[in-house]
Amino acid sequence: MSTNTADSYSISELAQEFGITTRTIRFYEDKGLLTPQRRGQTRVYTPEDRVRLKLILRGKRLGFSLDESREIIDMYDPAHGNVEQLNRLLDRIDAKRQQLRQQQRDIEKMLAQLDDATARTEAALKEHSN
Amino acid sequence: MSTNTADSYSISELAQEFGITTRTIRFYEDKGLLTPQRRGQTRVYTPEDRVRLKLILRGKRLGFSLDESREIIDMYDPAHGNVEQLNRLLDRIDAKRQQLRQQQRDIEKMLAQLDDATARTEAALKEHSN
DNA sequence: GTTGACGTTTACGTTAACGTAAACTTTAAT
DNA sequence: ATTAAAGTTTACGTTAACGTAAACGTCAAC
Repeated sequence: MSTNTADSYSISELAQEFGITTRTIRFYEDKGLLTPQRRGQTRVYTPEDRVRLKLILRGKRLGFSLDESREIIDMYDPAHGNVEQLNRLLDRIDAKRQQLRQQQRDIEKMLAQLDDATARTEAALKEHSN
Repeated sequence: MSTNTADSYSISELAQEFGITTRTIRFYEDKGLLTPQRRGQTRVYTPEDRVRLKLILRGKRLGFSLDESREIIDMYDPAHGNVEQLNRLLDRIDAKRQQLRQQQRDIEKMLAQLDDATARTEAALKEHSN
């Protein structure tokens, strides 16, 4: 467990903090989403690893696949060389933006729908008090 | 195909309109999300069926499972009898609202991240013009 | 020195959401 | 009549994202 110096985490610390299993974290590593260091055989996670994990889980809440989350995370680091690649990156970023905007609209509509459902249900409840 | 009187649709009409396969539509029926009528052996979809399909796909874009989408769709119809059930329904509706609000926050953060990514990428591009 | 908590690898199992294909029927058009 | 297009059922296949279990190592504590 080691004293949490706040610049390294064990796998179970992260698992507990985010409410997931260690299996899940190792799975993400298998898929290349995390690449922790090793102290001997044991995985050691940096704050950057933790941030990546956070981003993965955020993507998950939005219904993204691990591949999509990986793509988004990689977008933040334009270490990709030539001009053409950078332009394609800009396009992919824009595409994701469009997708998120669509999701925003979908959420708005669904929230309105829920308001409607609440109203109807409360109406049904008032019926019962008669 | 039949003349589209706008009050009934064939399975392939719906498939084409929403960019999915007929297999998918039949699968949703298998899962109890759609219950079209039959003209002989052939499925005939009403505008209400079409709306349900639309809601399913909206849920899908938000990362919902079919079970979740079914739940949300069913929320709109409080045909459920007693007071206790109605109160539980109100709770479930509220829970969904919370979830959608969380998604809104996630989207905001991710959009900010994308803006950041765009800025960085454009900066990297300007580097190339030197 | 053994127990228990935590870590590791390897591997098979499971569920959701369809894809794909076969084998057949019905309807529309040539 | 014979295609061609669209429909049907049945059933096996596939992928993603883990769950579950076995079998083992390590190390601090009693």
